Amino acid sequence: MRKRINALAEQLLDTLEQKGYRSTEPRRAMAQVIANQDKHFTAEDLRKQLPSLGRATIFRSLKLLVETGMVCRVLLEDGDLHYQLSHRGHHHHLLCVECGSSQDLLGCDIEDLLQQTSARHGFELSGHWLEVYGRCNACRNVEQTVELANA
Amino acid sequence: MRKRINALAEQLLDTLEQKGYRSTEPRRAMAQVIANQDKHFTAEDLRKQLPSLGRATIFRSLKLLVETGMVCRVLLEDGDLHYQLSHRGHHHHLLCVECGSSQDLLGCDIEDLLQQTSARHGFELSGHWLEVYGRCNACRNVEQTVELANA
DNA sequence: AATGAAAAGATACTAGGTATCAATATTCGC
DNA sequence: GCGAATATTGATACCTAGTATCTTTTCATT
Repeated sequence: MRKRINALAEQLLDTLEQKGYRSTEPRRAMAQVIANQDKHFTAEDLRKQLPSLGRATIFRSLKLLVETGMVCRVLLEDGDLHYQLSHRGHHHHLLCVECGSSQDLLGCDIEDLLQQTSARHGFELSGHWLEVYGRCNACRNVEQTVELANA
Repeated sequence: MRKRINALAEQLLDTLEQKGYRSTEPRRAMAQVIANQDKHFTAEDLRKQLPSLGRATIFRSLKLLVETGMVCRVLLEDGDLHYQLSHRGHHHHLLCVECGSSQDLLGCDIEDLLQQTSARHGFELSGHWLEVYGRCNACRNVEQTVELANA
């Protein structure tokens, strides 16, 4: 019996099927768990939430999801690579170092800027990797509230 | 007997000493090898060139050099982390995907741009990681020469 | 239901890095 | 220059993240 899963999970599976990959029971379970993550995660995080799945299966399906663009890798400040749900297409993240949440960076003309700067160095740009670290609005507000409470 | 090493290696060791770390024979050997690398490298690369040093020693000294800012980590396009000589201070690299060379990215106002964009998202920026990939001048010229030769 | 391909799971393996600890170098005070 | 105190080393075991291999299971098709 096919478990009921949410719309986002359904979307992950649909995309896999569009690329010719089967929507199996383990993949449905994984899609559901990934759809429920509210921040970046590791393969190990998924494994704890899916103890019945084999380790290799998790890595394999994760890889598929990255290849099909549904999940992306994010670089943490310390150099660790984690995964997170992707909102498709090339984009950058604002990673909150406090709560681990991430927002997509919109309205950033970095590509143009890099293009120009690279050209000045005689460099033919083909790609780039950018992560931005800081504190999100919510975490800043929490701190402010605490400060007020202590005042 | 203290081996003679070049000026750049000497500088690495001096910096370590300024931070209170000893300039030992293994570290002198490592500094010399690192000073001779012309592109990014891995701990394993160093180990091949320094077979007499213990593995842990290489990792430990590499870590020290990163902490003191003499060596930095660079993120390759595939997510691998390598090391390279650092030219001190925060800066970004133009990494040539063909020959592995890297240039420092100068005259790039990305900090300001990120600051502004983050602020629009209610995000308090504290840091970022940027790597730029492409082909350096030399590699582009080689290709052009080959094309002309074949024409 | 039979079959062939895809996927799963177990397992062993690899790479990159850290922890532990006894043995060795190095520095410092004399 | 000598010895004690301390930093560093190397060996080893360990850890995490990921891949390779191979047999069994599941899936979709007929």
